[in-house]
Amino acid sequence: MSPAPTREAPRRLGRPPKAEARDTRAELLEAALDLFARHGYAGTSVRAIARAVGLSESVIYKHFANKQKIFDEVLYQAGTGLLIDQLAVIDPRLAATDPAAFLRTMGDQLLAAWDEPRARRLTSVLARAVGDTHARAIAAAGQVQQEIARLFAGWMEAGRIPTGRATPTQLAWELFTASAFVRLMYLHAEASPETRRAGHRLIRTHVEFIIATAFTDTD
Amino acid sequence: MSPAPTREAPRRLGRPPKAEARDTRAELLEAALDLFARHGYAGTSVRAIARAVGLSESVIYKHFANKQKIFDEVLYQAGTGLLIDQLAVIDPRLAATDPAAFLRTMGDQLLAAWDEPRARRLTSVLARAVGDTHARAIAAAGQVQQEIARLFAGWMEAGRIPTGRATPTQLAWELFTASAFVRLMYLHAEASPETRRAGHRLIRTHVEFIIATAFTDTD
DNA sequence: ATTATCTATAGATCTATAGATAATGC
DNA sequence: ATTATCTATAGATCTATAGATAATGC
Repeated sequence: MSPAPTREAPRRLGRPPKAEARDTRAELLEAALDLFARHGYAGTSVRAIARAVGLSESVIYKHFANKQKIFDEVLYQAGTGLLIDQLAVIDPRLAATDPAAFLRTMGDQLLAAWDEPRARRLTSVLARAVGDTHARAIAAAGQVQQEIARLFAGWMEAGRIPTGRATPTQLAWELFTASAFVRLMYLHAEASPETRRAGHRLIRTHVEFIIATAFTDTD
Repeated sequence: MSPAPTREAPRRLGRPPKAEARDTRAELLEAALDLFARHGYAGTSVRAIARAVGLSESVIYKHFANKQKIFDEVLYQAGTGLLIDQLAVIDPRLAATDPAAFLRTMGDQLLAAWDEPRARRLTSVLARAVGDTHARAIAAAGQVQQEIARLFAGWMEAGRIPTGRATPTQLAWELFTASAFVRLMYLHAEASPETRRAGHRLIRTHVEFIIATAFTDTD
């Protein structure tokens, strides 16, 4: 439940002995992620972050130049990676033998990844930062869509999908965009279990819709 | 550009004469909308709102019980209305005679409404409030989708759309969700003209995709 | 008398720094 | 000597209230 293992409150003076050493920097970042997700940048004080890991405020400035630098690092984690890796994990042979199954698996993998508590906190941070960050978020999304578009293009070349219906780019965009919206609205840090279940249902149904749309005339 | 007609800075003591009277409450709300959109709730101070309309801070508390009440009112404006009204404006005869044209017109109307500077500020406020507000936003979206689903259902009954492809509910969801995502990412308060143009293009293409998907086998 | 503004201010909180303290690693 | 923590504090800023001032509307 708690973002970082909350330490005991006041500690004695001086550098702590080795036996008590922890990765303070990482703990601060985890606590910051949790608080930024819940209260946004301005709503999270340096004080609150320090308190969450049971340290005094001043220690923050040993690890980060200032508050903004903490946020930058949290946001960096939220903005990139995560998704492309997810694509690489799925058995590529499936893409050749059974495109529909591949898409379903991809949807399930995304759901699983996005539904992790940590991923949901990142989602909240991203959502709150829309505006400041849209450029970065859109760029990251574009990469993912290109990957998916390549898949559709491959299936079209192999004659597994009719070419007339929609371009590979369009299909990839349709698949991705609705999923991303569900992520923002249903899979954020504070989403209730029912909300999250609703999100899962929506993404699964959406993937089926795209499959039906793209593959009609073929199967 | 400026959210409210910025008044001259320090004014003389006492109640202003009638000739100088303005709708201070409304001006405060407009300034608050602008600032909340750009900096979020915690990032916007009562002081900043008052300064934006050229009044002293204490006057705020004559018009609102506290800061939260200002935000509540701004959010209330952002959360409801706007969309359903938009649907009612389009010539209903078009829905019967030319469903595809109706959908295109609806898309254009939404774009026009969402692209207004004030609507874009509301979008930013909504986006930042995701989490706090998702329940309200999702409920409002559900209403709109029901309206659209009714349209698709009508067209199916009239034999203008094949029934096998997707349920009216699903089609409405697909049409709406991707549009809403574009709104959040491309049509917010700080979006550049190029970003907004990209958003327009995406929504138009998306509407065509839905039309092609839903109407295939008919035309 | 009521209303809409102002000035002044209390009290809380926030970011960041200075300087002390004690363990580590050379 | 360096590192990781602490206490104490400066200075800014924030929300909200108290009380003065002057116009309005009865």
